[in-house]
Amino acid sequence: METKAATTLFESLSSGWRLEAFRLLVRQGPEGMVAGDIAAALDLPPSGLSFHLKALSHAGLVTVEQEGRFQRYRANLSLMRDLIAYLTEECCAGHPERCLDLATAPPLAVCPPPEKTRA
Amino acid sequence: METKAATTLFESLSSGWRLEAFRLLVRQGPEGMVAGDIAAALDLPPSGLSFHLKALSHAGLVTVEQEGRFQRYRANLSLMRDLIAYLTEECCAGHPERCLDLATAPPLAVCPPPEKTRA
DNA sequence: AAAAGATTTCAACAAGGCTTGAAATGATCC
DNA sequence: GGATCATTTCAAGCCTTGTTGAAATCTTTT
Repeated sequence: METKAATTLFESLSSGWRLEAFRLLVRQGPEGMVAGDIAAALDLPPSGLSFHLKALSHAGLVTVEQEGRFQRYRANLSLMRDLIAYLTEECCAGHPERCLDLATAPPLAVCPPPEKTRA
Repeated sequence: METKAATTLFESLSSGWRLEAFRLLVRQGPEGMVAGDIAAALDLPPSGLSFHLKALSHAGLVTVEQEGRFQRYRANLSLMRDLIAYLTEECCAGHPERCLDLATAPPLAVCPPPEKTRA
């Protein structure tokens, strides 16, 4: 991922409405959610929601699919994974030992704790 | 990390100058860099750099330490780790199987493959 | 084809961010 | 103390973003 793409993603997530909408879609999983329901859940006027969803979809963080007269939105988890990868790389560039600190930290401790690299 | 804090961090990283400055500081490691050198490296007028560094330090992504008549800036990697943790959690909320995809992806594959997901 | 529903687009305005250069601050050196 | 250097602050102007409500678009229903 290039720097430009990263800033676009960060910009997308820098709005409270957009971050909330994305989190909501992540929680909904593959089922996604139609625009009206998102607007209701967020208590945001439809035109306002549309504005923010457009930004998210332009950045690629959400996908849209027409479903009858509804628009179904889904979170694009693979792009989010790419973003996490980018951040992880930026965090330890030239300093591998920092990566290890990262790997042993709680949030990423989905794998058993290494025996040696205790910080 | 709360949503509000996350949006502040995303906003900090949504500017090309700020993301570049942060990446530069990450690459510099614990040594950090003084303001003048950052400005020179980024080819950005001093007052402009100061504006962006202020945003980064306000968000907590960088720290400042006075050193003689210089200001030495350093990247705050632990906050970045927290941000990565936040994103990772948001990505798999209610969908643990997505977390595993995440954990086995290249950037996070610093630890041996899990046999059973520990909480 | 008309009506009703879901969503987007548009225009207008308010508000905040970015850039630039000059002035101010704070620290060192002589 | 005065000069010099590094950096920040300030103000002005510009540009972009966010909000709102009304109108437009597109789809289904009857």
